[in-house]
Amino acid sequence: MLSIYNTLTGKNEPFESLVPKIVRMYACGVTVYDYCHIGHARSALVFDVIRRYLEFTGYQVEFVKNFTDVDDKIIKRANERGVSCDAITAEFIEAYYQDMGRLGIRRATIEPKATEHMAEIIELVQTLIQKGLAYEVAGDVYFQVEKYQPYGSLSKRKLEDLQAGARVEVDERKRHPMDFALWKSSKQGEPSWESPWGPGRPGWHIECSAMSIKHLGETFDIHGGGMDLIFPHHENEIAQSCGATGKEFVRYWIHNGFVQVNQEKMSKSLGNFFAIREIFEKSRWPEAETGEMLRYFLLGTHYRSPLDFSDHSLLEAKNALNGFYDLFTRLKESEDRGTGDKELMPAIERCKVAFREAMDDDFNTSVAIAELQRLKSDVNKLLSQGLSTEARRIAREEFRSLGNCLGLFQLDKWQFSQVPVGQTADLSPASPIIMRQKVMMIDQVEEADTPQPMLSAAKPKSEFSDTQVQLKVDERNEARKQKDFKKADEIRRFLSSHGIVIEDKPDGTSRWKR
RNA sequence: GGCGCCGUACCCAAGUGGUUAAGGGAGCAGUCUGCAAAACUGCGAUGCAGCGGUUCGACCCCGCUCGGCGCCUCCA
Repeated sequence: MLSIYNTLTGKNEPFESLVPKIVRMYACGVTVYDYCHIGHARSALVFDVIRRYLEFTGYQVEFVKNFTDVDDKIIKRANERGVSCDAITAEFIEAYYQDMGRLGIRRATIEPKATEHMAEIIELVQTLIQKGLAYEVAGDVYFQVEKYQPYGSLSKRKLEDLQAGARVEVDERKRHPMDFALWKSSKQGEPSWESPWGPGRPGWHIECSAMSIKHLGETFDIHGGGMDLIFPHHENEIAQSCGATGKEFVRYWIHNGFVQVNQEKMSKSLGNFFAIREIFEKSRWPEAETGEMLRYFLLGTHYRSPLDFSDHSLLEAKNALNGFYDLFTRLKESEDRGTGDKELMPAIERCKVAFREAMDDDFNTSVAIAELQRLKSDVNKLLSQGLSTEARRIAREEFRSLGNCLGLFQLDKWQFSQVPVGQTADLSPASPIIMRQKVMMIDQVEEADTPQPMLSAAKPKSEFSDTQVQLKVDERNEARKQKDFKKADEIRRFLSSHGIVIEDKPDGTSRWKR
């Protein structure tokens, strides 16, 4: 039985969907005005995994993830560049798909945009005004927090406490300092839509209420996002939605922890973030492998805990994955004793049960991965006893199937280097995966940071083609056959210096990897 | 000022009021190997920031202290 930690109640609760066999979930997406960083990746990944696991356990999942495509930051960016807001949002939605695609994050069932839901938004605002929960001031509409009694229940805050800590100057036109905008009248040159209050655009929070209600209904199962959205975003969503419908809005609120750098939250304002694309571009490994390394790293920690991003953690993820893919490689090789066969299924069963138990416990991916490690170890032992072709196929399939919940183990071949065909090898120095401590987004001014190579321990990238390597390997095995071990070792050393590792098999042939 | 989180071995990281405190990475030793690599085996916290308290018993509950962080403003 799946249980989920609910931010609203602060407790683990058994999960029961509103409609049997169907889960309706909504995740707050991104404001599309810049490239995504790993923090965005974590959030997207957490909900991707939740969705995958729910499907794995037999639910049909209706998953909505929005794009915020009308916003101050978008307008600002468009003005800076002298282009339309549409051009900005189109560019960064495209970039979003590219970045998230490289991480193996599946698209949601529905990915609505705020600009395409103006009618629903306006209608919702009207309802709130009619119900006396919102008021208009000169073309702006505000939600009146004092009129919504449970306000603060998600973030566990009292209105008085919020006021006391308010760091922002108060708009005198508001009836209460914490009242927030549902509709903003537009200034010159800003995108605007006709409304009963004149031309304007929606406030940030209202779009999610409008879109989630439209696509998932007035009450749905799961809603989530990063922890920083708890207040004010989700608090306000609850006020708007429950205020308008009079019904329960969301049954389980899920919030993921932050990605940090050097123990600090990674954020735009601190300038200490890593853009997803920069990591891919600077990675010495191929895209698919890099994506899997990132996933493994991000899922190695429970989703509600903070986790520190560094080259070192990425390298650890890679080393851990090596173990799995080394096994998968051996599972593909022929060798047909079936001595260990009868013990395989019990081992797999044990793993399946433990894996589900872990995931059922508030999506404990960390433990789930540990269980896969245990199975890896079990299968390794059985393999040395001998597994039949069929048994090896079953074992590989099991890793693929359980791994699919986490988006891991789907690659056929795990390799560490791209192979530019026809290039000659030279001993170019290792290029670090991440060149700079800080990655500048396009709106950041370059700072004179000392470049800090972060992956110095990695091996140099190989520049041989597969065929070139195979020729060398064949040559070495010929030498071994002749007992010319001096030559054989020379070849091994040569390839090793180019990041290629040879593993001799008992039958006199060798496998190699980069 | 208000609300809240975290501190587990060299590193990452689970976890439970009471069997030997998961798992991974790195390291060391051994088996295997022509040599390696991989795999396998063994080694590694008598202790879970510190100090008190509750309890028959706490790393897990409570309090205090130290250290780190987050939200209260756009933020995944």
